[in-house]
Amino acid sequence: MPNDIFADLTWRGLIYQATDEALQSWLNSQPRSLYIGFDPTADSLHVGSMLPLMLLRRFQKFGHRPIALVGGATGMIGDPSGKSEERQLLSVESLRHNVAGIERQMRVFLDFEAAGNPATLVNNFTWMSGFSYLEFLRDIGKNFPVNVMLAKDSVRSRIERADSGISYTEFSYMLLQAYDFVHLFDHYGCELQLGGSDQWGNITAGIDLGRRMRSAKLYGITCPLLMDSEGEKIGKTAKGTKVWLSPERTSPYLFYQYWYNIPDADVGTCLRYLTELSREEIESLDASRQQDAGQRNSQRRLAEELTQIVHGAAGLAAARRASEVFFGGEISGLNDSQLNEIFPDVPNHVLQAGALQGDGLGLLDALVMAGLAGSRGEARRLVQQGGVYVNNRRMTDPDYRLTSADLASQTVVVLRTGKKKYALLRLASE
RNA sequence: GGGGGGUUUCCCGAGCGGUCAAAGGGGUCAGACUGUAAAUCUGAUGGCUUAGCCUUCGCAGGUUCGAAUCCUGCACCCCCCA
Repeated sequence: MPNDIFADLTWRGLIYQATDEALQSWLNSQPRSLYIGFDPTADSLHVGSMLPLMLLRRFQKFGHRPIALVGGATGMIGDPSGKSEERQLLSVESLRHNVAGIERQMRVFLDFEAAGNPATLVNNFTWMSGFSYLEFLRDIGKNFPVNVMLAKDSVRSRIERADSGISYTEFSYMLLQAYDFVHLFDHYGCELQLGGSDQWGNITAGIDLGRRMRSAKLYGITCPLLMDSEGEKIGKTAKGTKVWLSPERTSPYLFYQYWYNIPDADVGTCLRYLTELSREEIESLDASRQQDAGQRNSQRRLAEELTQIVHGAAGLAAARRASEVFFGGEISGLNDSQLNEIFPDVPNHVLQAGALQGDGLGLLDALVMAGLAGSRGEARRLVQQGGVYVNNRRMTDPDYRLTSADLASQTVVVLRTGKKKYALLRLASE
């Protein structure tokens, strides 16, 4: 039923540059194979990779054949695009580890069993590693005029700067990526490459190479980079840590919260770029946001959609339950297993079995043990300033002693400082 | 090689021999407001058994009743002249 992928991408604002006027009709005339490359710089993808992943997913839903290329070979070299400095090379071993982790996550976004147009996953190490240096120079390098290479933004910006420069290795990067495209054309009939706007130079290099070596007509599209209204890349928390797709690195709760807290100015872009919501729904969210931004329907919808895709229904449910408790009232009437599920990634400290008996445990000491305060003095200040909560109930007495009456469940006391910094005290069983 | 300046609590930076745990700014933390926002405002920001005590001002000594402030030596940094 859906057929015009190009029109869909256009209204979402996902077309930044395209190599050919006729791309729209070319795409609509029959299913095509297309690819996007991913850098294996870590063993998990992060939020920054969601945009290209969703692009592949969109193409697949519109009946095309997506190919996800993991750069096991190119990752060894380092793409100079968008980088101001020479990159640190990754070891072969860590690359292999990273590629494996990334492959696993791709399966969440793409359907590799789809009848007719299954997604394909390739690793350019499988064909690149076989090349000899001489072969590569004769067959591939011969087709690259250095003056053209020097004119590419990614290279020029590095050469023109007196303080950076570029190594021969990184300079050669575009040859590898260009050859990937030709290889995929040969083996998978792939005629279209997509990428972020910083990939334009690499994509056109591949198109040129395809023409020279195979007389093929190849296509390229770039999409905008996912930036916030301040011009910063989206996908980092206030603390500057990346938001990852793997639940081990970023829990579903934190992932959900990240999107829930996207500023009004950016949420519309995120909905268009990252979700599969229909145009009607997104525009009605725009309207509701204009009317009453405080409702945050857009943010909620965004967080739900993305958490659902990345962490599944169970992950979304857990994130929502946790959010309700974290930002709700007093915590009571829960049992241990419920609390464990709600606070999976909250640090916890185990108390000795009898710690809450008799006189109990001083609140200040408890805060220090739990890691919520660096010293008793700091803990005291927090309490005096009204920033300490036990089971979400504010405590104002620095001399308060926790006893078994303060347990939120069988064995757990929930401590909190500030708005949302939690820690658990867990009573050891005998 | 010669001359001069510097090293302060997370960062920058002020600091008369006593009244300096050390101005001010930034950052951070907490509170109020709010939409789990932005902006704004308020408070806190070495440790402790917290109206008191203890340990900090490059390092090691010394002078003094008393030193971040004076003297000596050491380490590192910067500038000027060769």
